[in-house]
Amino acid sequence: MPKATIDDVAKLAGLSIKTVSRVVNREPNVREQTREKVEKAIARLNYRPNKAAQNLASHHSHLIVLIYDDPSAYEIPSAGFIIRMQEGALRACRMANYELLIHPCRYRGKNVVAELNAMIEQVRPDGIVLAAPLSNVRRVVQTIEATGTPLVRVSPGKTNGNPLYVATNDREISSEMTRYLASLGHRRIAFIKGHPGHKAVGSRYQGYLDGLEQSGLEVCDELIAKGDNSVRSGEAAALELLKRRDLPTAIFAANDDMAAGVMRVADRLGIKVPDQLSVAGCDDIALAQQIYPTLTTINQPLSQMAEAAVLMLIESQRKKKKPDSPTVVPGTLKVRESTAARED
Amino acid sequence: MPKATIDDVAKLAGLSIKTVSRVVNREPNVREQTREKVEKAIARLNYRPNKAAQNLASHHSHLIVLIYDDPSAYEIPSAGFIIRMQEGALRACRMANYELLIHPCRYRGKNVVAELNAMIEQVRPDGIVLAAPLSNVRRVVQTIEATGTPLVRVSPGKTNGNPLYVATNDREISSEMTRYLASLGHRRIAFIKGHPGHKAVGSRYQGYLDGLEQSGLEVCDELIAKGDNSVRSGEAAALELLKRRDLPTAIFAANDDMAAGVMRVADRLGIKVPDQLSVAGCDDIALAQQIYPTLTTINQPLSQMAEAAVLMLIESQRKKKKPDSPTVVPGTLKVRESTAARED
DNA sequence: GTGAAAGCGCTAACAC
DNA sequence: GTGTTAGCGCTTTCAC
Repeated sequence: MPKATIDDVAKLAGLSIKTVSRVVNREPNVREQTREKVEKAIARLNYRPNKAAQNLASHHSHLIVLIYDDPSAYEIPSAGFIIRMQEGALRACRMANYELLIHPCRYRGKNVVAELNAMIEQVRPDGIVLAAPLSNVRRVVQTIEATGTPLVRVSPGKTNGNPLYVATNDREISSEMTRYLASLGHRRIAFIKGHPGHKAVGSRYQGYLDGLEQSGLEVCDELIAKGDNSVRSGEAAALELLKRRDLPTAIFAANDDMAAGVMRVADRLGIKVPDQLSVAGCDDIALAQQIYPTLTTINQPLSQMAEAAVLMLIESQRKKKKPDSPTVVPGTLKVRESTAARED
Repeated sequence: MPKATIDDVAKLAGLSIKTVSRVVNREPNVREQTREKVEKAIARLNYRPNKAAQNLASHHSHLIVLIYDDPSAYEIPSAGFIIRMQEGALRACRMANYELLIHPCRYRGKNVVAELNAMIEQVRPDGIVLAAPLSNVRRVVQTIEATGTPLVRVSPGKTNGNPLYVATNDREISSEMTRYLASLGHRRIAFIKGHPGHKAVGSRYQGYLDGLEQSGLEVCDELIAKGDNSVRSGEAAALELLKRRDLPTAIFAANDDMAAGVMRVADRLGIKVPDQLSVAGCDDIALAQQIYPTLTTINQPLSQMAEAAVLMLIESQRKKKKPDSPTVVPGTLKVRESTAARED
């Protein structure tokens, strides 16, 4: 059967195509009775509006593009992050009857700009969601903005006053984790900083400091180690921290990979987690539930952030106005097995 | 600046829009000289064809949909699989100037059929790539086929004589792994079968049997254990195998998760891998490179399979004929640290 | 080799 | 509330 068109529906319903269009697009000014007639005809013909025609006529593509850093084949941890963002973005798209296009992008490399421009001009998406860390890459942000395509950034470092972004409460939730550790009786709570270039990770350190203060604990330089977000650097940092005469009883790492490194080292040194040492991470990557003991960590609401970003885009298009305030999706503590009350 | 249209280009080049269209679509019957004129105009105006208009007029959406099993939030191992498939599909799409839409799909659940139909009729993709295990779900396959959309299945179990699929050489490569282990001097090579419902896993067992035979080794029922693809089942199987009076010196598991389970048990029992026991897996998931010692395994060419699938779709559309033979993308042995020559 | 005209199936702007 | 009329920017068909 050849696909039914809007004309077929109009004819069958004995109405004009405009009225059918109104019903299809849920526009106002249609009598209930008329609407029903149209809907019956639509059902009978199994009619679906032709997207290409809609797009052409309406100057909207009903497409949202999700752009993220291209994980070159084997970059392991990113897979989970990406899938979760996609999941959220897809959820929002489905609700609003948009489609999601994914566009991994290698931002190192000379022709990012040309490639992005080509994609945008071909696809003409109604909006773009730019995930961290790309949301912090100037060249990428500017290229997209230059096309005039509505852009929402996820977890941008500096906001430049632009409210079109969604973020999480890294600092606050990290302070909460610190307070949680303190509430377990820990007094010597160490922190492993992450890669200095990574902004969220800086906020986490701030949160750690806040948390100490709020718990009435003093900052102790000896308890602060530097990492670079890798498992290996977590191991190195742990080795250093666990050599102190006055051992920490809890270690809070700025990400899960480093926390995993800590657990590995503790195991090698015969230090029992969580009995002798509590370990906490951040991100809630898949590994957090796979290792033993399972890792207490902070859930990054990636899926909800992506969802919120897409919704911002779609909402602002509907209302034809830009959102005037950023969205903050709070993270949550995931208390698992790697943390326990301090032993005496 | 308002976007340039094909008319603008035609006007600037002093030619008809049809000629411009010919150049844009690389059609024949254009004088070299004319082509150059057009290309110059295109460059000057920075013209890009409007996809929506192209789609509407040509009845092609230039969209490929990749459908896979929806990994509900935290289903860990699938993330890597999905990302790799996406990667391959995207590569092919980019080359051919198509866009990729992703569509995770929960095939359990009453309204899969309706949902799939809605998506297909709305989007009207030019082709669909259906990834395993969905490529084996009758209801899903039939629903898609009923819409008339060209479909290529990835790793389908039974082929039903339909050549529109791409697969890998599970059986052959598994026999290669077995021969490799034999070549290291192993004589007692155990095998852990995977989930019985999973077809690839059955082929792997066949390959194991082939490999034994080709190496002049006898099949020994005592050396064959059953798992269900989970880490836990790998542990159980290993425990059983390693209790035999006559220990195996190598264990080949039908997937990496089970192999990881074997390594965990070996560690607990104080059996050194690979010195006292060689362990091999299958799939080359991220974990294979994260555990210690790193796991010898078989790389599943997911990315290349997805790429091949998309190319089949696009090719057959161009030539307006269905491909008449399936594509087989061979897997490859990844020899890492978990296997070594048998100790005496 | 090149071009003119007729749509593709819808939405927008406005009339009624 | 509902209908009419123009396009949207291309591809297709067919004439030249």
